[in-house]
Amino acid sequence: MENPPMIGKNIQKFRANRNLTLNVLSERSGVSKAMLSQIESDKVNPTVATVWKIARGLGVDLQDLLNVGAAPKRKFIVNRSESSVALETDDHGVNIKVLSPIDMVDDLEIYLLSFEPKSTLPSEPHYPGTEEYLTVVKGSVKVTAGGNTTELHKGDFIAYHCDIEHSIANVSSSPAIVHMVVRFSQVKK
Amino acid sequence: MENPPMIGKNIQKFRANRNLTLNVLSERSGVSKAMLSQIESDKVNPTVATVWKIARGLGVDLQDLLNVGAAPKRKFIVNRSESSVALETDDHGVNIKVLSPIDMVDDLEIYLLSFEPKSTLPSEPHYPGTEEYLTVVKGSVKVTAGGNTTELHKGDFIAYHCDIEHSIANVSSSPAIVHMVVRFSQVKK
DNA sequence: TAGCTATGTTCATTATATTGAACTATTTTC
DNA sequence: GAAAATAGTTCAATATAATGAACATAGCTA
Repeated sequence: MENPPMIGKNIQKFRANRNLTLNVLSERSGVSKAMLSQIESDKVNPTVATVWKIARGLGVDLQDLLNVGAAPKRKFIVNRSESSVALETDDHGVNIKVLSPIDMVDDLEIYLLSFEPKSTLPSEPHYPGTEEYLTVVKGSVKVTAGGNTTELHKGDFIAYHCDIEHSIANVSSSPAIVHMVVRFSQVKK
Repeated sequence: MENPPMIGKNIQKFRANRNLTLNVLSERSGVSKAMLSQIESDKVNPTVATVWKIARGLGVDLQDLLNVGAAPKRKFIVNRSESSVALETDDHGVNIKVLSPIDMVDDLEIYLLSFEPKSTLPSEPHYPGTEEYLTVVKGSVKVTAGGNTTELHKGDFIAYHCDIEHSIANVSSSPAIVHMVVRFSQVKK
């Protein structure tokens, strides 16, 4: 988004889809009819509180009215197994393969982790609000995050906040593979 | 969210994480230092344009500053393999297992797909902007989305927009397993 | 046609978001 | 220690978001 969002047409579209009149939406939202008209024609820069009221009156989420410049470009990105590079192979015996291209999406990263027997992947706290979603593809691992610890086996899934110290460990004597999705609550620079 | 978002503390947190002063952020964003101070202490109801400028100055997305009540406190969700139910097992020979709890996050869903030999999973177009991220865990599949088609093998990864007709097919004579992440561009109702 | 109702738009006023400058508080430097 | 610099907070002035009422522009009804 290069310019401030022009949410006028967006709001108008939502209102049209619900067959609501300005008067009705005004009553439901608590925003004056005049204001609604001006906002829809992008004559004013509404307050977030006002837009929130409108979203409430429309029964949608605030985000829905603001995501105007959301990327409409279609994607078809293939990352072949043989072409994907190992990000790092640290001395802990853990191989990290980046599945998602760097700038594919700005708040989502997908990895495939290969754990050798008795290997551990410790992690520093990520950005606040960051979450990780793990799926055990092969073997079993022990996940620790903020005092909580559990052991996962093949096919198990776990979601946890990782803005605190956390680690993934393969305590067994056979290799393990884990699919990992990292979700940032905020866009990376 | 029951009340209009109080984005003050949120902005302050982002600024603190970057070690930015009010003056610096003021220069970067074009919003006066006084305004920034008042916004951070929730003394005013800023304009969306103003918040957008701040987001720009912080290098984050507008959504990131507004998702105040969106924080899901859950920190450690485990979904055991034996306890997770199969969402549907259609006659096409495809088993869909939901890995992510329904309301874990509002714009992310994670599945594990099991394809029997010669099975296909066709899909209707999802919401506009929806994307899918596939990782082939076992076997190989053929992915089609909006005219594009490619064949993926074990360890391959693909990202594509799925707000159009798309399908995943196992054309081989051996079973296949695919890890799927669905990302919605807008919050679901 | 005229009248009537319902739509969305503009007008004048009020409320308040936004600003630059002055102010206070805290840290740094000598 | 005081002076200087840098942090964030309030202040008075201005720009503008937000409002209710008047206005316009249709579509109906008879």
